[in-house]
Amino acid sequence: MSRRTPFRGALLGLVARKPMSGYDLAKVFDSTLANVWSAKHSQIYPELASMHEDGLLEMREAGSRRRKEYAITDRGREELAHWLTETLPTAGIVRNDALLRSFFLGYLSLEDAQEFLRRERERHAHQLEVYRADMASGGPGAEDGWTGGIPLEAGIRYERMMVDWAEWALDEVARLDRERTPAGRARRSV
Amino acid sequence: MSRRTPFRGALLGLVARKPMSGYDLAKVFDSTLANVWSAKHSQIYPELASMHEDGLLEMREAGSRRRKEYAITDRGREELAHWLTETLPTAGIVRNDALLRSFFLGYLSLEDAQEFLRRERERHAHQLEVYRADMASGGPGAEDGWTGGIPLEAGIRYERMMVDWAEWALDEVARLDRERTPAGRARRSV
DNA sequence: GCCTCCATGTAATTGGTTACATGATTCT
DNA sequence: AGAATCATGTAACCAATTACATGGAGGC
Repeated sequence: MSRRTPFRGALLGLVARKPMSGYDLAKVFDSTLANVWSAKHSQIYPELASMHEDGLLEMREAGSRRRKEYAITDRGREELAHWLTETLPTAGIVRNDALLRSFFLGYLSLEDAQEFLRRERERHAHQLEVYRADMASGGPGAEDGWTGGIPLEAGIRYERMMVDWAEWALDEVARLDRERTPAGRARRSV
Repeated sequence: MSRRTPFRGALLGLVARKPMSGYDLAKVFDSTLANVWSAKHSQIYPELASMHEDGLLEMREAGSRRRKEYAITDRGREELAHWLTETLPTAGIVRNDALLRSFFLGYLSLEDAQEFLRRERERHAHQLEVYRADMASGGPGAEDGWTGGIPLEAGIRYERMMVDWAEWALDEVARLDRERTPAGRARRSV
């Protein structure tokens, strides 16, 4: 019985679309999948070898430059379907540094809190533009089982939501500050 | 020079509010912070000891049951302010199993894809209710620098957004399916 | 007396990143 | 000739989870 991880699921899903090398896969993890599931080549190469051993992938040496292309096998397809339909997604966002910090904005001066939130707003606004550009430039087609437009839409909605949240939070910290010091301003962080 | 990690930031921010034991902190990481930054007691206890050594926390044995309470020191407050104002948040969502799977919905039958999305919708709708209940029951006050209402609002907006996205995606997979098979139905997963 | 909750720790293992190491091909 | 890119791999390290281990206090 082979391991069943989201990482393996991602590799299976990607090579199911078309045969790819570890190098190709590394680029996908670093671009398209970057905000969903990231992986470095140093993790990818050994995993491909182990999945090949497990009979989930077949391998052929391609081109020059000792490139190795992996394609999915029937066992691999079964495994992919099993992962998608028979297992529940593992827990979601468990590490969000920016949101963690937002618990502690009250330790900052109003100015520092606002600076933090403005930076967040800009960061998300920028990422929103990146996603919108992806979508505009044809966007990900739905060939070969690849429904990349569906998570991309989630990305767009997420960034838009965070921009709105940051706007709201800017009002909120100002409101909290007025409540805290009815007289007015001027205190330092922490 | 001591390590500067979000985990340490979280511990500092929490004990800055009020002195807490490792046990108390573990509960906070497991409830309030669960969807933002999680940590187990086995990670917390050694880190508290190391932060105590670094002079960021002071410790007193409290109550019976060999309970140890940690409070923030001035050095600790400096460190907290530094983390919040001088460092940029580390990269956001990099592991989202559910969204990863949504890249591969095209490998499933329409029925299986819809089942997946309906489950996602329910999962997020449920979490939305949990957050709304938190908010309704007084919600997190803003005492002692604790601005828990601000990330809670993000949580509510996030879950609402994901519910809407799942609804949209249900339409989208149906649309893609119609395009793919103008005639009609009936194909198996993968 | 037994169960549950409070409370703290260490050890083993896993998943993942960073750093190290090498070589081929193409472009300028 | 040299730089950039393609291409693959291993080793060392770190963060975090799971499992192991123990003990006290209070309620039933």
